[in-house]
Amino acid sequence: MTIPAPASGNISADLGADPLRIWFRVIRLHRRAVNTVASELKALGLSIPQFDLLSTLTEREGMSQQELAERLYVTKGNVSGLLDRMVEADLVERRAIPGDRRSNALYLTKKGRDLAEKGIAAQSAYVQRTLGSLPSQDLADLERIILTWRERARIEEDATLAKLEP
Amino acid sequence: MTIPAPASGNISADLGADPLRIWFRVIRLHRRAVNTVASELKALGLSIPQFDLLSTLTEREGMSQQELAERLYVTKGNVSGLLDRMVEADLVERRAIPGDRRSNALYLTKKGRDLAEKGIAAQSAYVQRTLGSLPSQDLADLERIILTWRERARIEEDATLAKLEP
DNA sequence: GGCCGATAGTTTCAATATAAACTGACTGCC
DNA sequence: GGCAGTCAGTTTATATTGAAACTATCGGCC
Repeated sequence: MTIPAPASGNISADLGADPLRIWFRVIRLHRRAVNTVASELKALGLSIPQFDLLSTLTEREGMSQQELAERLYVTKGNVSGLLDRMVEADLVERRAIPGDRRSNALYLTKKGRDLAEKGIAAQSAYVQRTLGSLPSQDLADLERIILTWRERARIEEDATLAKLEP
Repeated sequence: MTIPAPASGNISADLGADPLRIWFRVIRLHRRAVNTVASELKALGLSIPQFDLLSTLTEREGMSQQELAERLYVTKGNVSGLLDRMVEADLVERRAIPGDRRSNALYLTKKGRDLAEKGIAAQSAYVQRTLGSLPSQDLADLERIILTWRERARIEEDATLAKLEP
């Protein structure tokens, strides 16, 4: 083990684990990684929102705009406008549903599917070159810590929503 | 030590450390945390970009719009419009610099400083309640892994930029 | 003194985003 | 059958963002 043990009885502040500093590190790393992936996607002619939409549809075509909005964590108005541009660019199709004239079933065009696959490959390759080069023990630790963190974040999210939207 | 040792000789795929799965977990956790903080800031009347601008100015007032743009990783045109609205809302002041009529020195108003402090306190409290509740050993491990990850991300960023902007 | 390149900021255009109002269609219930 | 409430999607208004063109100013150099 190469992890230095912090002094258990510390006189000054514990410099080894300031949560706020780590939070900022995560924020900056996220921004760095997203920007790098975005510039690769841009070379394919895709923006991040467009890629997110395409890759979500790749998992299961035929979903409604409402469901897509929920999966992407954006508003349905946002999806409506985003889809307008992507239909115009011949990446996605809005198909009518026989039983329900309110909703659309969304399908990828061939062009959309091809671009989605290239984008997914680019993203996977980037992640493999960066996160994938870490020791497997670190990856296992990271995932475990992230999952613990997520639990706390879920609790706080519920508490915040309950307080702000009573 | 509570870290379970993974089997060293595995027959099937190593399900314990798929980098792409961990990457998606980080993306979703980041979105979750940012959204929660954003909803608390919104209760103060601040958006995320506005809060970022205010908290950056809190660290050192008097900087130029150009420097602010670099610190926030946004374009100077972006800062220009964002500042227009925040000056209008009486959160920030553009002051002339005696020696240079090109640039402005940016200062917080009292209202801006008060709001910034409340926002910073809200963010710190959120991070303490979530990330701060993890065992200190996990925090130390997390920071070490993040720093390693960052190194790989930096290398890839440089390579990507060199390839796309020759 | 005056020109050239660099610098600071603004403006413009298009994309992305939320929130909220609105339209049309479906569903349950009486 | 018909109305109330819900649901899917669009529209509108505003904010945020990048990219690129534009304006004004500064600095150095001849």
